[in-house]
Amino acid sequence: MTKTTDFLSHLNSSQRTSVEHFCGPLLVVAGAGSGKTRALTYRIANLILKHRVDPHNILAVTFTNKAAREMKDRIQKIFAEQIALSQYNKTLDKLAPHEQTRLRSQVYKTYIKDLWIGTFHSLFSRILRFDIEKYQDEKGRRWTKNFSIFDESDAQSVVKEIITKKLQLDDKKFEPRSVRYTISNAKNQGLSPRDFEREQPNYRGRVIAEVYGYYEDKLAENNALDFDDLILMPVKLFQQNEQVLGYWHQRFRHILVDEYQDTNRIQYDLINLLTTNGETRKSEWDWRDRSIFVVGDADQSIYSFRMADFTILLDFQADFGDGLPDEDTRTMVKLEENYRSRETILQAANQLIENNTQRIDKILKPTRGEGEKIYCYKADDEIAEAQFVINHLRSLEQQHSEFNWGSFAVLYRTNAQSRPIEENLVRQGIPYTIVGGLKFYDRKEIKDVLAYLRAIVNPYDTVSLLRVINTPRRGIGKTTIDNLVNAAQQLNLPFWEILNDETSVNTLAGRSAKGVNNFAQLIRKWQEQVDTLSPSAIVQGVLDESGYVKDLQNQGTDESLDRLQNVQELYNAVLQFEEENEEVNLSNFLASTALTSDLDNLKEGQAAVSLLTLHASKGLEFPVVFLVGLEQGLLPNYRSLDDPKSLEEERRLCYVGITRAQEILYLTHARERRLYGSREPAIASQFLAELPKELLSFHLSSQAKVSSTSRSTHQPTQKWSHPQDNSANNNSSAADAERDWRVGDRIFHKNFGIGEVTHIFGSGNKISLAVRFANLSTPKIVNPKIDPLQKVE
DNA sequence: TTGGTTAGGGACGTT
DNA sequence: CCCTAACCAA
Repeated sequence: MTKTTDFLSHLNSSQRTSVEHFCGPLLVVAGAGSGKTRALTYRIANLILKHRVDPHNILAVTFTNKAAREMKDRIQKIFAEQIALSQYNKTLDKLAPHEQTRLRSQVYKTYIKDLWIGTFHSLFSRILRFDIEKYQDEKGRRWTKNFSIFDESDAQSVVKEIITKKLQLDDKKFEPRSVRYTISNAKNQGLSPRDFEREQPNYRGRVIAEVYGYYEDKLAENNALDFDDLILMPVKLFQQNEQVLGYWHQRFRHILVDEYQDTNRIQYDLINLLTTNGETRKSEWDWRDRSIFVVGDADQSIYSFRMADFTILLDFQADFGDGLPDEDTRTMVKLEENYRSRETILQAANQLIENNTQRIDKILKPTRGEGEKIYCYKADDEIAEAQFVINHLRSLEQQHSEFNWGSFAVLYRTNAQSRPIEENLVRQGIPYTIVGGLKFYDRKEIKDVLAYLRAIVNPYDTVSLLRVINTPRRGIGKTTIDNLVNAAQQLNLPFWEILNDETSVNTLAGRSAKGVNNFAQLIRKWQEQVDTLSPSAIVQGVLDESGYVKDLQNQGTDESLDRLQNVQELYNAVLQFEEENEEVNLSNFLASTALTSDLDNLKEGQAAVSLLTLHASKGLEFPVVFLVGLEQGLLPNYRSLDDPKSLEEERRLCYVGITRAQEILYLTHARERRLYGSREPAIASQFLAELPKELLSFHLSSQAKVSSTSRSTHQPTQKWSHPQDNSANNNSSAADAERDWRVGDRIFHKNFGIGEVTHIFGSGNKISLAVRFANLSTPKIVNPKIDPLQKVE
């Protein structure tokens, strides 16, 4: 590229200031709709084009994977435009289609591929794939790069098992969800189980501390990390190993963080370490060829339940800044011009958020003309509310050619509120996508298949092995599994090592031994294929050979058909993953499934009404927004009513919802709402009263002209080849009855040689022995009644 | 060991 | 009203 045309002319002056900032720290306070994504993407392009920064040296943190994808697309487009202009003297769209494609792929290879853009979780899990084997925790535990990522439900089952099985406590008194939440908070404050325990004045706290300790043990045993670890562990690794930190510090010279108001303390530590190389003396910082650039809006901070802390944003200048007085500061830029919403909508938003005390003074300045009033509607109940919404979006869709179904979004505080809306949309045959709620990767059948894959990649992942050992049914029952698990526990061996040993299985599993051995053999076979076959081929193999698909086919119910479709969709997801990614392997695919949210799949231009929570709506925009359920107890949520701080967060949430709307905004609430089946009276949200009356227009009825539309259904089909059965099993037996056995006895086994008894399980007829043989690395469990062995003196 | 039935508890938000 | 977990029958 020889010359760069002035692509910065697309920016307003504050955007331009932030984009042209080169080295050192900069905070961009970016109001809703003020073009912050534009600032971020142009900045990255500018760093590369003007300052000749190697893409390899840039790290950009986004809030969702979708935002990351979009950012890459937009940067790619900027480059393609530039090259088109400088090489062909034409704009990109004037080039022949194949030239455009060629140009785009060239841009991808030279610039985009090497950019690290993603969420905290995906970026740092990637770093851990490189360096986790250099890490050792305070108890000396280690992980391999094949670690599993436990999602929230995995984590909760681990917690539950510890509460009920290990500590024999009532899981009604210690609800796994709430205990896991407390543990997560502790981790996000960087507290170890011991740190946390010290802070606990009461019994409950000490129990949770104990659970926390066992929980960490369990993760380590499984070679697994939870979501919190993906951030926390890099911090500890960087603190522990200065070479590792030094490498990544050198590597990422230009760091950008979007949605900075929603970072938490640990994420801040991580950014701080990378930026400063762990140097605490500001005077030693060297900002030549280095920058930290964060974008955020304290008024849109809505993740405090996840320990996000917007004072981190407020402190940015103090943390990284140049210490100049505010007027002369070179470390903050405000973007206040709003390009998204009509003036009426912005006025309402501004007025609402003024009621908050904790904020940076900032106002959204309109650029798009006044627009319609904000429509308010009080419905009789949630059904009537849904009817109102659907009637109005229908008539809008019919009357305005510029709207299609994708122009509409229905936003709500809780996922449960989607139901009546959804039912109504289905009845009317209006296409819709629902974001969140029951996630694709949370479905039982998907988790089952993923558990196979996880177990293949990481056989220490006992949670996954146990999930699928008898799924589909292989006649392996609870007793058998208990036997195997107990043996592993007693011998302090990974479950897989017992499972993987035919002799031990034959001893412990009795009649089910054949099934267990077949299962282990399947896993082994797939493990061998991991390095040679593509992920999709492995998945295909798993689906066929595990019998999972066949089992679903045999059931032949509506539900199983549905599941079959989902499994097919998973297979498609692998194929898509293979197409879209550079480093294609099973492990990376699994990481992507664990870290991909529903939101990431929300496609624009897809002609469907979007249903989503206020939280999920952050960063999105829609021509028409329906914000429903504006009631005391719902928004603001009842749990925040007596706490001023959380009430302010609810107000921010409402603010986020309002500022999603470009043209038209509806606010609705119901007089009465169904909760658990019983009807409860509801009163209008206090936030409604905080909006200026002159901007509102009150609807009295839900009627809007309606005509009939067609219904849409979907019917993908799939075919699976038949699973093949492989069995290889034989049992030699020789009775050599001995009276009694003791730990420490030395024995001779015809196949394995000399060994020593380390454990005894059961007694009488059911006795079995764990034996450590001299020339085998792992102990075996043998049955003295069957196996060819004898005591030696 | 499996599959079906029932009772009881429950939903704020998400990587 | 819906889902899960626990229990019971075969």
